[in-house]
Amino acid sequence: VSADAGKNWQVGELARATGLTVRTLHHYDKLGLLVPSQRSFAGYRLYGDDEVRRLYRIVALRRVGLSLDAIAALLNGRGVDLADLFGRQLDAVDRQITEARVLRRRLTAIRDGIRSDGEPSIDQLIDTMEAITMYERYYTTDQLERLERRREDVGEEAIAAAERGWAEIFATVRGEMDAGTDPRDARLDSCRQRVRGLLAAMTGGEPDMRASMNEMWNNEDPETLTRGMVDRDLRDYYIRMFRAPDGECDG
Amino acid sequence: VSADAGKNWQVGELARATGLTVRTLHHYDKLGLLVPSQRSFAGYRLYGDDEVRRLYRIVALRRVGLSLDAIAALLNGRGVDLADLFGRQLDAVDRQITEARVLRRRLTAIRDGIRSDGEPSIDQLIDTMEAITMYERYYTTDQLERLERRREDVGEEAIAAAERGWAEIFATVRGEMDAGTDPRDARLDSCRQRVRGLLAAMTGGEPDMRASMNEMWNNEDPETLTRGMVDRDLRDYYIRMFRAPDGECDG
DNA sequence: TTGCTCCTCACGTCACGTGAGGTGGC
DNA sequence: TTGCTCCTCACGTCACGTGAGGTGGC
Repeated sequence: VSADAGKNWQVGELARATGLTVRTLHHYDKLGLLVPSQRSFAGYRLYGDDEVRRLYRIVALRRVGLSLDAIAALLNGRGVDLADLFGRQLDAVDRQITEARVLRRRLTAIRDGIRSDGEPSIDQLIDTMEAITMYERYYTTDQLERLERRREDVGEEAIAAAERGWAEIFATVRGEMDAGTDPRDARLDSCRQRVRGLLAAMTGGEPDMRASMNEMWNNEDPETLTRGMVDRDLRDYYIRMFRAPDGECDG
Repeated sequence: VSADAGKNWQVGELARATGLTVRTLHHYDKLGLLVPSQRSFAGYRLYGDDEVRRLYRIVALRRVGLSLDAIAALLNGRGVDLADLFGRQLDAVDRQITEARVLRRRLTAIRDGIRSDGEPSIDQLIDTMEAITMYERYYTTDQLERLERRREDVGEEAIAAAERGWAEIFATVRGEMDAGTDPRDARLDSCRQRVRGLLAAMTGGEPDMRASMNEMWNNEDPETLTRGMVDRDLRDYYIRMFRAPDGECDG
């Protein structure tokens, strides 16, 4: 480039040299962002060294996501506060990342939902999305990401095994409930043990996760939560299984 | 909502109920995505229960970033492969996140550059951006993120101290070079020690980082790298400081 | 008659991509 | 004359926002 000092560049040459398209250079010309200093007799754009340098700056500034407007303001020397400009740009990118991560989490949840259904349908998809919305009411974004990571670490097998575990537990509990067993009866001790184990595996023993999960479990319709496996009677019985005689709850 | 079964909704009502704008509903109507089943005598759009349900689905699917086109294809029951659709959507979001993180890293580097300059100017900004481009040639994205995190953990003070450290070292080395000292001389042992300490602090002792740094140091113009502090003579002398007599280099 | 809700255009956004139709030789 | 480079419109993108100007009573 410096060897060609003094040369005039045609659009095509300049486009090839910078990896831009001719159309892009036309666009910058029309915007007034990069106007060639000369035209040939036939009207061809001729760019001088100054414009080439300016173009390299434009390209550099584009690489941090600045708008052409902002770039023009910077290069035209209007008093732009650099710290302020880049600070706001950084904030904007941070917001983008946050938003994209929310989308990503929802999408992985859907993917997992599609996988676990035999024949995925739109109705099931909508159910999954409603479940996602519900989870987002009780868990923070951070907690949801931790849940997702845990699912990935644990693997599909273990998740399926855990679901079978819950099914077994609720079947047993329902049997005892129907038989009229007192929910605090020692016969349910082994169930309580298994529940504690599964919960620990799901929440990683983190108390804030436990709290969010309990909130959801207490407020939402259990049939929705468990795909019909647990009704309100069973849910209430289950809660009493973990309630100490003084009314405390440690489930 | 279910209490209002059978009701016809005007756009305004529906907009308020869903948090959308009237314009959005007009837009969906024009696209054919959500067409009200009736019009009043005066031409008012009247939405029935089916359309309301459809709208809730549209809103749900929008929440994972699907285009209105994709949503229409899904809801109109054209045979869309759900796993494929959401797989591609996930890939797209992943690419977005990756790209945004690259931008973010560049922006933090610029922010740090602006902070360390007394009066930031556009020229200094462009210098910083060129430095960023140079680093991106030698380090992987992952390495650059690790460098950035290290900078954050270490703090501005320590970075400034490290820079002063390098300045002192190079001043000393230049003195010995000018005095004709052999680069392997034991007088330079304390310098070598300090260099090893600073390098360990910068790279965290990770060998891949060391390799990338050496590549850059060996190939790029040292004056650019050190803002004029080190010229080629001094760089070569410095390299010989760490080269064993058999030609190996452990710097 | 006055509000209020609704209606249909239609331009603008952001940074170009993609032709169409034509001239001229940096 | 044939290519090749260049030129100037001008529409399209994506999901609406924002008026303008007007009618009608879900």
